[in-house]
Amino acid sequence: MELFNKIRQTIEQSYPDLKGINIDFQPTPENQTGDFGFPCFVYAKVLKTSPVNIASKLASLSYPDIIEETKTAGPYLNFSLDRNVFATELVSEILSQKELFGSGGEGKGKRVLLEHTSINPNASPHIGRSRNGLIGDTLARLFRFEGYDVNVHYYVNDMGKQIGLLVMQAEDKKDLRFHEVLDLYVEANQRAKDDPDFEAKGFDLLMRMEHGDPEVTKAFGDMVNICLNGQLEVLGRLGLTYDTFDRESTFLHDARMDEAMEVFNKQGALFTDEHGRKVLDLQKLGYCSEEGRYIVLKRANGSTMYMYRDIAYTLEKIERGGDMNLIVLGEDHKMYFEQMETIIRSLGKTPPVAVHYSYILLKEGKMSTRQGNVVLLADFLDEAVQHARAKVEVQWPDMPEDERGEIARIIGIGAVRFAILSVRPNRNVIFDWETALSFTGDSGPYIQYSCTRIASILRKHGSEPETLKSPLTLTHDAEWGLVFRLAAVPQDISSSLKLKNPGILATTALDIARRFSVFYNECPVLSAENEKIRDSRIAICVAARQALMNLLGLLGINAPERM
RNA sequence: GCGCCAAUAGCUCAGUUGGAUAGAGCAACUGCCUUCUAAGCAGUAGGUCGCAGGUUCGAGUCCUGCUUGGCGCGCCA
Repeated sequence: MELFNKIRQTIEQSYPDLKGINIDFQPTPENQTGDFGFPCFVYAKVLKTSPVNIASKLASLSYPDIIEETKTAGPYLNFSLDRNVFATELVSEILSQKELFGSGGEGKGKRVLLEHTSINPNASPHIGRSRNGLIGDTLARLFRFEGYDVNVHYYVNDMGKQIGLLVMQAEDKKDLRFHEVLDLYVEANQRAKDDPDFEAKGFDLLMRMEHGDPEVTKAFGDMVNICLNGQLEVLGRLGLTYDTFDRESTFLHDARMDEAMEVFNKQGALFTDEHGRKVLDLQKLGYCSEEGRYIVLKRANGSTMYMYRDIAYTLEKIERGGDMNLIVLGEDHKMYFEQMETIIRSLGKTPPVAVHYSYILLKEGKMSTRQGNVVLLADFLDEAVQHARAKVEVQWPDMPEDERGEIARIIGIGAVRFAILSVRPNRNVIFDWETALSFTGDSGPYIQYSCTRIASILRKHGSEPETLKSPLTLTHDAEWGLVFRLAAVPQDISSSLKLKNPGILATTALDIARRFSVFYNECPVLSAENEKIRDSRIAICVAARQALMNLLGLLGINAPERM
């Protein structure tokens, strides 16, 4: 904030020794006077005097006009703002910046390549798989919001053992449908476990695919298309979109890998083991840990392992260039990615930056496809939308069916996205139906509801201001509580991007929605005591809605006009 | 066994570089709809921030050890 910089300048002019020391501005607690302040402990260290002494000295400096009063509370220095001036400046800023409010524009002219989701084409995705896509999608929205040119990549694992097994299991099926694949997948895995011949046949199929057998290639391709299209449809319902699809099979025979294998060889890192496999000793490439030291790149039959193709793909992504190369991966891929980093560095390149996230767990324990205790994303979405529909029907009995359906869809999707995104990526999400389908309290619908209430006020008012015609007049703490919170939004968005934590957006949006609710209950807008106060409140409503819409947009959540 | 991540109210989670009395929601209890949508608001109750040490003027936040949970550890992807 400009204001904070001005305060810093004022202090540094009188005390040059304090230059470059970061001040921790924070809102003052309820029992103290003032709007915000900071502790003087760090200054005390530099100036070698007590923080209480410094606070009182700094209090007597002359600050910008917008600061009405300074007051010390022991080692803390607090500032009181001219609330009307502050609110007028902030709200008019929001009204003019509109959908860009909150953006620092730091990414202008920069390119980002972001890979996310990239699930195996097999069955309908369960909710655990969606966390990758949701985090990735939100990061993509964040980067775009900050001005970056973002290209979202999806790596289609269109080959590998699991496709081979699926192809065999589906051999005598005609017109296979996507929803049937889950059962086939479970069956195929069970059969491979029980019958080594079946599994061996799978690897054989894989090898023929690698050697370009047209029949096998077609069978793989057909199966992958059924799965991929089915998965993308479900992911699309959640609002996930991709710019570029890269197919693993196109990295089978890659000139870059011939070069890479030569580099590994020269560094003495590549050897053939007693089974005839091509193995990479990562320790020779600078990998420190003993676990994960060896990695098989090629099977004895000459077919390649996943890592082999992924190295080629990663090199491809690096060659495409950009100022940032990101990938969202589950915590199960942490070691794998460390290995990848070592390999890419040994080839003289900079590896992508990985964003890891933890698993979604069920209250009863882990999800397991085999044991059948999975929550499919499609089911979760159906359930959430259904739940929302029931509420909309009660609320709007006379509304046309398709409009109600659309509102229910927006609310259901919003609830799902919010529930998963609001948890810090490095923590497990504990999923239970009751909490996930709760549309009260800390939830997506609660935020949407605030937007709806604002929309309703503005609808009844008949118009909404494009710009401020006159300065705001605040008469109530609830107005100020809301307005002052809006001022921190740009900082919150920037933190969310820097820490690659979408949860900060969720917390910010909730906080604003809560403050709006307080304001809504305590400050009548349309029936305010006079026109001046009414216009101020209208402006605050417009600004609050803008901030909420921008935050929801980053979270990939829409807000209906009514709900 | 080894490595990485986590542990905050009965439950689900915030707590962004260490700072003022640790915050929400759900569940429980009490109020508030002839007044802009009650998917809401106000209030009560609920905490040795896993345990034990340490660093610091100050620790939920940093360090060490332990406990519990998640994830991983060579022909799966």
